[in-house]
Amino acid sequence: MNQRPIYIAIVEDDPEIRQLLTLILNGSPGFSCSHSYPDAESALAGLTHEPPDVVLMDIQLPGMSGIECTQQLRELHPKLDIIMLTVQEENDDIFDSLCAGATGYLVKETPPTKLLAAIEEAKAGGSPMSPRIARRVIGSFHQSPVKSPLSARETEVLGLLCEGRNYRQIADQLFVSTNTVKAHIKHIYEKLHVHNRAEAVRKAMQDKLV
Amino acid sequence: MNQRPIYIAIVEDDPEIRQLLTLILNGSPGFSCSHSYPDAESALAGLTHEPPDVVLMDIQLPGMSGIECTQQLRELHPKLDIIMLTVQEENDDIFDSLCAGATGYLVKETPPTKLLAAIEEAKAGGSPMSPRIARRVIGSFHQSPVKSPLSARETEVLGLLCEGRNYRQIADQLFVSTNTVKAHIKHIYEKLHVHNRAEAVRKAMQDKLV
DNA sequence: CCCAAAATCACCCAAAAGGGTAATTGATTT
DNA sequence: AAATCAATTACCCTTTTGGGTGATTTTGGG
Repeated sequence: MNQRPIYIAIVEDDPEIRQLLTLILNGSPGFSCSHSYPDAESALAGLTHEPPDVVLMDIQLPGMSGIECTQQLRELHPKLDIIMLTVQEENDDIFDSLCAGATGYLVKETPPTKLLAAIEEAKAGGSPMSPRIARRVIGSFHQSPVKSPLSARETEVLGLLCEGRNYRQIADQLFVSTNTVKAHIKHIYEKLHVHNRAEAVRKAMQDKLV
Repeated sequence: MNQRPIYIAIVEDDPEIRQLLTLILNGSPGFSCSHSYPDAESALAGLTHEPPDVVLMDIQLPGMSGIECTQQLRELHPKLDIIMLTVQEENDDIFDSLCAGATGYLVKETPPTKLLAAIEEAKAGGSPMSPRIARRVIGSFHQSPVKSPLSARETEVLGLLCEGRNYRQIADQLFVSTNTVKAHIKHIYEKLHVHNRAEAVRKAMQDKLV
C-alpha cells in the first residue's frame, strides 16, 4: 500500500535552512528530499536529467537568481512544479516568478505543516500561495476604479483600432463615413491623452478598456 | 475574550444550499450568517448599507449574474470581501469574477471545514481559492513557451514602438538613421505577421514581448 | 573560413494618419 | 428652455507610415 513518496529538490544558499528543510522533508512520511543545491547553476546541472516532483526554490541566490533558474528549469521540464520559498514579498518578485513558470509562492515563515500541505497541493494540481501573496495576485486582476472615459461608440472604435484596422475598414464595419471614424479617434486620443494609434492600443490593453 | 463573529451574507438562488450554508455558518463558533438573498437584486438592495464582513456569492443567479452583482457591491463597498462559491469552473467565469473584484473563488464541493477556513483566510487578508482554480490563475501568468522570434535590437525597437514613438524619435534614441529603424520595423512586421503599428503593439502586449 | 543572420543605410512612392476648423442632429441634464 | 455631450459628416493640409528594391558591414556558429 506504500505509495512512492513525493521527491523534492531544494535550491537554497543558506546551509542552515537547506539542512532544516531536508530534515523536515525526510522526516515526514510520503516526502523525500532527493537533491539539494546551494545555487542555481548547480541545480540546473544536477536536474537536467531525472527531475524531481517538486522543487523548492529560493529567489535570492548567489549568481543566477531563482527566477532565472525557474525559467530555465521549466524549459527543460515543462511539467515540473516549482514552488518559490522566499522572504521576498516584493510585487516584482512575485509576478516575475509566476511569469517564469513558478507553480506556487510561499513565504519562509510558513510552518512545516503548511509547507508539507503545500507540496502535496502542488503535486495534486493546485497552486499553493501564502495568503498575502494570493491576495496580491488576485488584486492584480481587479480593474482600476477609474471608469473608462470613453463613450460606447468610442470604445467600439478603439477595439477595432487594436485590431489594426484603418479608417476605411472601421468605417465599413460600423456603417459610417471615414470622417466620422476620424472624429471618434480624435476624441479618443484627447480623452486618453495620446497622439497616435500605438499609444492608444497600449493604453487600451493596459487599462483593459477593450 | 469572546471576539465578535465574522458576519457573512449569502447570495444563492437554490433554497436548499442557502439553508445548508446558513446552518453551517450559524452552527460554527466565530461565524454568523447575517443575511441571505436568493438573487443579486435583493442582495444589492439589502446590502447597500451595513455591509457584512464577507459575502458568499453564487455566479448563476436568476436575473443579474453574480459577477455583475460583485462588481456593483464592490463599488458600494470597496473593502468588502466577496468569495465566489460556484459549480462553474469556466475560465471566463473565473477571470471575469476576479476582474469584477472577487477576493476568492471556491468550488461548491468544498467541504464545510475548508469553507470556514477560507472565510477566515479572506477576513485575515488572504485570497482563498480551490486548488484547481489557483492553478488556472497562476497559469494565466505563465508566458507562452513560444520564444520571441525577434532579435535583441528588434525587441528594443518594438518597445519604443509601444510607447508611440515615430521613426525619427526611435532613430534619435538608438543613434541610427530613420532608414535603419524602418528596416527593423519591417522585419518586426514580417516576423510577427502584422502590417501596422497597432497590430504590432497589441501582439507585443499580448505575448509579453516587451 | 564561410555562411547566414543581423544591423546598418538609401531612395521612391502611394496610402494612411493626424491635426485644425466647422456644422447638424438628437439625447440627456440641469 | 438652455446647455451639454454624443454621433455624425465634410474639407484642407502636412507628416508619417508601409511596402518595394537594393547594398554594405558585422557577427556568431558550424
